[in-house]
Amino acid sequence: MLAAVLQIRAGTLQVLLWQRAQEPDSGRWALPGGRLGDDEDVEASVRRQLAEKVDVRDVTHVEQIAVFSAPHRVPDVRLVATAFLGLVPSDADPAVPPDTAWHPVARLPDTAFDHAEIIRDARDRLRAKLSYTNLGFALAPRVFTISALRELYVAALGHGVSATNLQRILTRRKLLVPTGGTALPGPSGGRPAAEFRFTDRALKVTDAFAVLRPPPGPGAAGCGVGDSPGGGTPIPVP
Amino acid sequence: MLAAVLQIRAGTLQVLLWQRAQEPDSGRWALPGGRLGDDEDVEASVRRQLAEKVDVRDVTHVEQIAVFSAPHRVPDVRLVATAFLGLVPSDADPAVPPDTAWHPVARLPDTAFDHAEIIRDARDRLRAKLSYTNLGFALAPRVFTISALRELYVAALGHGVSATNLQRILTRRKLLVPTGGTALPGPSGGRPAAEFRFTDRALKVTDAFAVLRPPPGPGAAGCGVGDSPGGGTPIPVP
DNA sequence: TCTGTTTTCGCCTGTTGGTCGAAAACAGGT
DNA sequence: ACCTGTTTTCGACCAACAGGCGAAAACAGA
Repeated sequence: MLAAVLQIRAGTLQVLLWQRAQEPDSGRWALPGGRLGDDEDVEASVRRQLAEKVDVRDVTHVEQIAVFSAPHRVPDVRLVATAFLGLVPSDADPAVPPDTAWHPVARLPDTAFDHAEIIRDARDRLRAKLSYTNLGFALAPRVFTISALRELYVAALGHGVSATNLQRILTRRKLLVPTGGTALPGPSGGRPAAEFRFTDRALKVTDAFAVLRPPPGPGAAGCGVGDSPGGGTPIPVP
Repeated sequence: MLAAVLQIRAGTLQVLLWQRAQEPDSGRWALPGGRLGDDEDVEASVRRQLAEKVDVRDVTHVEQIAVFSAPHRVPDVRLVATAFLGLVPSDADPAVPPDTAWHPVARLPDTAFDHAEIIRDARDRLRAKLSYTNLGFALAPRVFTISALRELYVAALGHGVSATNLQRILTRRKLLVPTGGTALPGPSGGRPAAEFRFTDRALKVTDAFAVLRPPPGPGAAGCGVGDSPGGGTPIPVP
């Protein structure tokens, strides 16, 4: 059970790490985690482990990344880890224990074991899902301006993003709605920005990202194991 | 370690199941699997387990689905399973042990434990990845006609697919190339179909499925942890 | 009132997915 | 040989969407 908790801090994608005090890999930075309890599943376990490091209420999204199980990924003992991605919105600043700190994903310190690889996978998962889900909600405050959201996307994706395009895509997908309010202009003036929020604060996959989709049938979909998800012709009868 | 091995058989998506002879859940059908060995990672372990059920050379793709860890998913013992998706091309017909058989995913028999849920997740993963990867290569024979490939997609996706559209999408993405040869016409005549094959027989994600993609910079990409994957402006300097 | 700044909106463009129908290429029967 | 039925292939058309650009809107400060 390991968690790569990511947050945009100071315009940079950062990960919460913990400095080991004991061998092996003493002094190196590791992901927070722990062992699976008897009466919990892996996700509950991760949330419990994280509660010791950060305020759980700040963690807006948790999802499995993969199992890491190379025979000697940790010296001396056989340890299989289920890795998770956790996200914290940019306006939260949870108190962390003295041995833990945030580090930019782009410039990691000496990391323990295979944790650098796990962090890379978590970052890649985040980047991919920003494209075809509403996962931005987990990085952003409840309400925000398009410029602020754009900076979050830039930090997470690692490349420039057009504010115009970002707004259009998210609103066309009905993921974004204006609150009606406006933010105060900056110290150098400028038109006050409109405030927005995400419509849902739970993961939702954009339906139209799938290619070869079924024709848009007029609703009426059962939900058995073999059914097609989005209506459409169940199968052309021969 | 559990594997949902899927194959299109007789125009239907089927899964390889194994009938339990012992309690618990005796008589019910279960996914093949086993325990992780000391000198292998989970993927190697799954391939080893599968070797007892089917010829490994027939398995064209294996990938992790998720960890299933509900406390009492298996009665009496605490068992955490890493679930896998395995794919077998439609032209293979591996010999299977007497207690195992293929079953249509749409009409499962009585399944053991939480295996029905795992099969559903595996099926959904396959369906999703058919959209934005070349994963079709794992379901299809080495060479095939568009009509044959269309039938595979129909069976896997559970809804109709246009042959024209399928061909255009796959060729535009450079996933499909004509072999030059043609197949024999059917008994009722008809124009002989051109034969095709997949360019790669390893998983490749379509690069352009990502939205908010970076501007197409003229190549030159480093590969550090913080780098952007596809070239493009690393970040607009403030 | 004028200038500089930031946001917002509309317009244009190229690409892609989806559909349809005509043309091509075969087998079999007359 | 010719016609019919069948299957495949290809081109044309349409709609939706991502991406980019510049003008207009709305503010602060001089």
